[in-house]
Amino acid sequence: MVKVRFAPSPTGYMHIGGVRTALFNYLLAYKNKGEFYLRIEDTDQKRLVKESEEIIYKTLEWLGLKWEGDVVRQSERLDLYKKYTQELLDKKIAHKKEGAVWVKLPEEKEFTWTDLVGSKKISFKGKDVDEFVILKSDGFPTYHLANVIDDSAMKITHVLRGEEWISSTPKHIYLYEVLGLKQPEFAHLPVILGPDHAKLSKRHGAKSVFDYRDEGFVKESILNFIALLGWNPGEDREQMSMDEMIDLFDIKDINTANPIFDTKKMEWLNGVWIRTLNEEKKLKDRLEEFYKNEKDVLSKLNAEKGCDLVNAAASRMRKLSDFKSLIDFKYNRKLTKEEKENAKTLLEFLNTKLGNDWDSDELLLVIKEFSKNYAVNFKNIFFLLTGKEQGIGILELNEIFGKEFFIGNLKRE
RNA sequence: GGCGCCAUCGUCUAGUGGCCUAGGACACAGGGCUUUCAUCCCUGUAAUCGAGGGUUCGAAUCCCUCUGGCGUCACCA
Repeated sequence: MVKVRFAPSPTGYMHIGGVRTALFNYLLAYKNKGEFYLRIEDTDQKRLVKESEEIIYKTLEWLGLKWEGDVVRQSERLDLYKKYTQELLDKKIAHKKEGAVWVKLPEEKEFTWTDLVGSKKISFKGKDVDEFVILKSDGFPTYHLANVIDDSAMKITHVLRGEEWISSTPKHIYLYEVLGLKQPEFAHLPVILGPDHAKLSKRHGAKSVFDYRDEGFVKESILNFIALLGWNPGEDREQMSMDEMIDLFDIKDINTANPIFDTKKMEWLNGVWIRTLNEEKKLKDRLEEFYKNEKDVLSKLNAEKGCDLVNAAASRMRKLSDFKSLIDFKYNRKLTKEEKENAKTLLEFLNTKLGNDWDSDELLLVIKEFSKNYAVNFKNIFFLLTGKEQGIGILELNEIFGKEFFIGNLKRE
């Protein structure tokens, strides 16, 4: 059975790179009907950020990446690491130096594994790998030791992690060997680069997943886009739901080159997902969640015609945050003298041509007639009627707000 | 610098010796639909497949060299 884990260290927020690693682990697990675990690697007391463990949970939950069983926290397993350290000390594999415990790889030995990403052999000579610490002087293990012991204890079968770990892998292989532990398969994902072609990292201002959420990205498009970054399902496929990704996923299809994270395509994909969500009748809920602290938006959303408003806005949104301006009908500029004249004429025209109730089909015909007779183009008419330069269609607004909405706009100062 | 990974349109990518005078998507440009804006549809611009050598009847695809990019070289992960 395939068992994988996502093992972040709680040093701050979750960025795109971290989520990508989590997602691919998740996909590998679910594709193979295996299990996906979460382990918190909190062995560095200095870099530890209190809230970040909570952020990790919240992020994974928001994205729908469910993990199996209890979270493993390394800081609670110090005895285990000390036991293995003692074993290595006894075997003279490790030695003490300056208060820490170190390990040096045999110089002439080769450490080789077949990496699942790109199905290629990677090999390091012992002499090219620096001596490293396994137990720090504060009694905490380093990543190398804790990672190997825990992956073994948790019976992890596949280690999917960032490519930045490639040069540490010989250390891990050596530890598995001397400890007599079963070595998992390794798969190293190419690191994601920023638009500046440097590794996407917190230091370089990589945004947190929650930043994207707060900008109005839906989880479906974030997941979908990240998956496309370095993985191709083998057909000309862009939009994929989680279930479809699980179905199509194959670790062999992961790319070996470093992708550049460019949000332009993600914005497009977000728009595609917003429309899909609307078809599935889920968009309104997402908007309510997104605008939970904005009373004005919420009340319009929950008004009688709220659903129609969402429908009318859906095709005009790329982000959930676009909704607000779409339904905001405050005038952004005053009418000119000429426009005022036109508005007055248009109002009279509409009143004489249309009955008490404005039927949308008739309304369109009347507007066309007005446009022709008075040589006012539709763009201007739209502005006179809605107070905006662009946005939700006149006919849609008529269905939602009725004639009073237009009359009010035509009478404005 | 040592070691390692990588290299197809601006970006994400398809492509595993002939189907490739290189396909799709985003972006961009033009057009259609709609007399707003979008959505939707169509068309176009865009890679001499990093460079140079081989191998082969034939190479984006295999080999070598170079160049470039990235990663890593912490008692961080």
